[in-house]
Amino acid sequence: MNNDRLQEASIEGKFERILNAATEVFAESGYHQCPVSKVAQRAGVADGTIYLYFRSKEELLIRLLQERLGDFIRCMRRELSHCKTTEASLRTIVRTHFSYMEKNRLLAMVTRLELRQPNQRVRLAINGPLLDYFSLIEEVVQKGIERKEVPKINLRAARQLIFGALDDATTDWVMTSNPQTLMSGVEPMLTMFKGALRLRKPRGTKQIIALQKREEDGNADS
Amino acid sequence: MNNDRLQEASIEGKFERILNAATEVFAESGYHQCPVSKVAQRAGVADGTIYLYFRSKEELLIRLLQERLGDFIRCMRRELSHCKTTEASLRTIVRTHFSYMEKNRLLAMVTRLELRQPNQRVRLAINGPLLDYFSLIEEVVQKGIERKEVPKINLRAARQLIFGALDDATTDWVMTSNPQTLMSGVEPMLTMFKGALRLRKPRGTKQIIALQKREEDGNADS
Amino acid sequence: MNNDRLQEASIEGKFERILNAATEVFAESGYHQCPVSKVAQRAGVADGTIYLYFRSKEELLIRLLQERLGDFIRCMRRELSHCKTTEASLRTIVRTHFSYMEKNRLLAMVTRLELRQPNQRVRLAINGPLLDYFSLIEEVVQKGIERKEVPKINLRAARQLIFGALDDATTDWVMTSNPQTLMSGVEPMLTMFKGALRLRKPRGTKQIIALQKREEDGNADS
Amino acid sequence: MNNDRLQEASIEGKFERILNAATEVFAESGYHQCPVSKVAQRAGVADGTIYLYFRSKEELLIRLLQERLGDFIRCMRRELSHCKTTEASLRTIVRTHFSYMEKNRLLAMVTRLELRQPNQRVRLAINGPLLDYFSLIEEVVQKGIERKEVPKINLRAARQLIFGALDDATTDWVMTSNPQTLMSGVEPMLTMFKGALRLRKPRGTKQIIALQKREEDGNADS
DNA sequence: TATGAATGAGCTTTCATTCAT
DNA sequence: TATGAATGAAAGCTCATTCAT
Repeated sequence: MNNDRLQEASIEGKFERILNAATEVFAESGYHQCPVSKVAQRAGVADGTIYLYFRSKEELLIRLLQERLGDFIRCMRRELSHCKTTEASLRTIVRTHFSYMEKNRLLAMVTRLELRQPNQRVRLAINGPLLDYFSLIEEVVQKGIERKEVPKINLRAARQLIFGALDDATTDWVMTSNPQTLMSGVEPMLTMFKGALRLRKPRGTKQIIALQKREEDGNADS
Repeated sequence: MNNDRLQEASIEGKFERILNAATEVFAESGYHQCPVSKVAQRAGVADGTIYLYFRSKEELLIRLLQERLGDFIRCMRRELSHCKTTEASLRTIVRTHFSYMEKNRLLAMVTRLELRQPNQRVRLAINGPLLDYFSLIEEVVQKGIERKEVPKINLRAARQLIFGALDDATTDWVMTSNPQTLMSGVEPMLTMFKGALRLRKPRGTKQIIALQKREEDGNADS
Repeated sequence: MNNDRLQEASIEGKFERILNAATEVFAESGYHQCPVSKVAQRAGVADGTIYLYFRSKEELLIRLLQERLGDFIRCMRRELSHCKTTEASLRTIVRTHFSYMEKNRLLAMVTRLELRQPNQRVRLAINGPLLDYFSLIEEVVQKGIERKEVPKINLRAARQLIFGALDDATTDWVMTSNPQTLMSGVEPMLTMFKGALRLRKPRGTKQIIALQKREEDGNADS
Repeated sequence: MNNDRLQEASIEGKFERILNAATEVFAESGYHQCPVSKVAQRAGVADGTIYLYFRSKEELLIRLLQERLGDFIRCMRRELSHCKTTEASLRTIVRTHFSYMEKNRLLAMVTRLELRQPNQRVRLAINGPLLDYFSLIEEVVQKGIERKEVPKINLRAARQLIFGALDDATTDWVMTSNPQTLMSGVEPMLTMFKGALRLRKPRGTKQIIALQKREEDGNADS
């Protein structure tokens, strides 16, 4: 009867409470090391209660990842919808990825661990949101190619580079418990992405060429 | 009682045999899903025998990762020692990473899963080889900067980009069971790396052009 | 929330509804395999409601058996009260046993399973009706002996034979899901019972022959 | 560590020890009421050891019934093979059934409880031995008919009568904890069986014809 | 009365590890 | 060294029962 926690958390529904508790304890010690009873304790509910909301421990993990990743992808898509240029889109991807993970450190930890689940069912269940994210990235590159801002390149390789880099940067940040500096990596990462994609400014006026020049100068030494 | 395996494998020491068996079965279903008895069976030894060579299941995982990653890093270092230019080094990193993983698909699968171990002890133990690899990458970039082939950029971000991209490409390849095409991704990836690092040819015109040419020939069939 | 069932059944009291539901689900999968919640669902009531009518799951089983067996024995006693001769009584026992079980297949299934409860309390509780039935059978035999229709034999053994045979025939019928043929076994069984008891016609010639004829007519369509 | 029991029992193999322990505790409180740990304790082994010999608790029950019933049926068949007449066969059935159950009171208790398992898998698994027993009984009756010792009667009904009566007598004996008197019921039961089957002596001497005549008079008008 | 979410004791089963041989 | 039967702690999960509404 953890009364403190009961009090503090009972405004949320049990479902959310269990999901949050699971995020915490899975982040701490990993899905496999963590008995259901620990999740229950953290959530301030009885062991059996978890099974009123989730069919099994595995389903708890799946729902956790689906809910959280789904939210992340929705957020990412919303932000991207405002972007007019490929550069803006890339910046949004990097910025949103980093800021979201920074705000949801526990989620970052869980995904880092559990996205690589060997378990078939878990992997299939996460594939949806993950492939959505991959599509989002590839679309940005594809549009860049259509707009002639980016030369024709291998979409999949580009996506691997972008996602891999963001993921590894997040992993680094999570592991080194460097608790405020993910966002500071936005510009360096963005600059490298632009270089990797050989991004050029969309055709148009001289203005833009000038602007482009300035930008390159500005980024060159960051 | 697997006599075939016993015969076929008994030239190697028990130690190696167990390590190989563990690589196989951990790759198939993951460290946690895999009972020690399955490793023993695959290795053609008794369950108890494993504990003559490894203190615990965890130590088996640690040694496995240390040995295999160590070998990989040694191999990478050896290859890199021949490279004169940053481009050659980058090409060597991509090519060696991909070819090594392609030749050691099981290792690729195990690392993919277990490099993200939440377990403190395991993580500490594999940090060594992993940081070695990171250093190797960062050195290449650092030298590029010193040689003015690469503008001054954030070393850590560059390393995250390179390692993250290679790792994610490998993950993709492992997951999609696309069994022969990792190496085909070398050039697209390399091109993007060069763009990301804004790699420019080393100063000195003819000499260097000649040198560069030679290197490219040398790497083409390695 | 099974509205159909709620409507259809709400004329009966909750008590009867729960008892009927329990008969159904216990018959399907047995008392132990069957959670209380399944009874509740079938009865169209909440889990908790069951505990307003029955102290425990065990008491539910006890009451179920007591009520149903009680009704069966009352029915049997009523039918027997009309019988003048031992043969008529035996025929009534076989016919009533089979026809009652045929009409209450679910009850037959439950008793088949749960009459053998190892649980002390349950057994004591159902002993009442069961012993009543045994007495009924033994009385018929005893009267036969008194009337000289039956030689002096061991009452208990006779009862075991009669009850055991009827019970096993019913079990057979229940198990083989042969849904209409229990009644067809009346005459063969009766013939054997008469042989086993060495039943002979009561003394008194004409009178009795007439009486006997009437009885047979009376039973023929019952 | 129950050393007494360990000592006393360790001559037998673990398999037999577990089977015996299971027979005891299942007899006491029934399969469902009885945790595996109780079987283990009684057998003087660890809980986990049971799973080295049996895949599951259910398989333990199945094997138990199969082994024990199988032995009983083999014993019955052996005894029957010496019988020349139907009467001898019937007497052997009754005597063997009673004496075997009397010597294996625990088995009698377990079968009484668990032969009526609602569980599909268990039932299917027991069906083999049980149907064997039924066949044995029906064969005896069939041969009696062929030898003209028994009039043409319904085989199945005869078998239900014989098995049902023996089973119920055994149940009675088990329940009333009347620990020495099962065998005393052999003759009364046999007499009834002979009557039920209208058994007549095999053709032969006058004596027998006379005897047979008397018997027929008794039964003739039933 | 009636509800059904919540409880938590208790179950079956797994498996890393030990140790007598 | 090598074995593998035995261990027993610990896990996931079920479900009879309670109680605030």
